[in-house]
Amino acid sequence: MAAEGPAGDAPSRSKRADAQRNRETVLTAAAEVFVTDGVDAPIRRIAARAGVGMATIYRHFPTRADLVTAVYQHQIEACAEAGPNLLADAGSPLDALRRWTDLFVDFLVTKHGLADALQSDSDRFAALHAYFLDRLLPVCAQLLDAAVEAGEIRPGTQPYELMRGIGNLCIGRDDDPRYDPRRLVALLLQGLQQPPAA
Amino acid sequence: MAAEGPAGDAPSRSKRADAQRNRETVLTAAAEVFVTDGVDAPIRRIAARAGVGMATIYRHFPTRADLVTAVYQHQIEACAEAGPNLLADAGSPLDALRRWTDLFVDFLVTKHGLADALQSDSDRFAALHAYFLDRLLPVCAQLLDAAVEAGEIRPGTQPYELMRGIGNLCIGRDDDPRYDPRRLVALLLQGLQQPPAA
DNA sequence: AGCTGAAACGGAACGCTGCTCCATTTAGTA
DNA sequence: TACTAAATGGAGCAGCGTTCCGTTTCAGCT
Repeated sequence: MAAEGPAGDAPSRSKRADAQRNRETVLTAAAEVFVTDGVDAPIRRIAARAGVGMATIYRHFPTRADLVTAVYQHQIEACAEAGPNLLADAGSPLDALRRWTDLFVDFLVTKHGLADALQSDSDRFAALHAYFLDRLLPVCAQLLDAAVEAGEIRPGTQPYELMRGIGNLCIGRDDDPRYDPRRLVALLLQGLQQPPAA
Repeated sequence: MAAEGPAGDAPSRSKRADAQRNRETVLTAAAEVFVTDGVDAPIRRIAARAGVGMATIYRHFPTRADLVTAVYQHQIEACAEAGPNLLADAGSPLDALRRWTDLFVDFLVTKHGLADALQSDSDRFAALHAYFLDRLLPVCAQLLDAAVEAGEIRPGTQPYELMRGIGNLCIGRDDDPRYDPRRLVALLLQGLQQPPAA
């Protein structure tokens, strides 16, 4: 699937300059609309904001997942690159894992509806899910392995399961003072420190 | 809000027998459709299945949440009643809490899209969320308190946060062999056993 | 510069859904 | 049986995703 990078990865592919410009215009508009209306915002609204027709958006980004991916690509990338750095800088692998999950959670909760989209029942966002996995799963696995290696957490936890668990905990309205995803993610990591249950 | 029970609680309120019958017919049809199409199934489809008009459904169940609530009411009730029983029967409060969350998770994962709906970004399901909370939060709080009292888990965890965390972990496609909500919920409960982090 | 083929475009159009409104039917009663 | 109000059904409206096609615009060539 990601033979040459995710959708929207190759802006140099197109011949015409207007197409390039429109692609950027759409990305900017989408980013703005996502902030206020979430990643589920109507395509019409994004098109209106960008001053283009809907078909233009569909041509550049065949699925909504492609658009969302393109908008957040840089931040996903930054999160991926932060993994090895944290492993080098932090006091211990577990500490690095904690800080990395903090970054990941921060990213998810500040993007309205992104976590929801990632685990969406429908597969409208399948490509987005896939991109997150492609990019972040190896990082998470590396951190997890390092922490196991150091004897800080028990072995046996699958990176996919942990990542999806963290993602799931970030789902929902982010303005509820009674619920802080960070606390529960911290609890989850605490659980990893326990020796295997009898 | 729940002055005299949740929506659809008082089947004896109506005068006419045909209305009673239709209410049951709709509930049966909805239950069937929910199994195959999830709780987001189009009202039209449920109406067609029940052999009634859409307005009939909307009159009996003003919001989708009311319909879903009515369909699952008995099972929610059973889950609520199981709490005190487990506390009496199980070996320890923590054991009771574990078994109860198992029941809760089983309930959620076997109802297609129910967990998703509970934390839905939109508030189409606000009433459902409220009903779950009204009915199950006290039970969860009781189990949690008992476990704290027994010194089996650390204090400070809010029942709401725990319940929502568990609910969140149950969100998403239930046919993915790589992800088992039960394992992550178990991890969360493990985390509760740890002494407070330094 | 002017021409031309193709790429890119915009928005109308279609299908599906949630929800409402109202003319019609029907149950219970006098 | 006739009456009245509850109950009904489905047409109708609005919003959204997605496609389709006539039109516009670009880039290279003469």
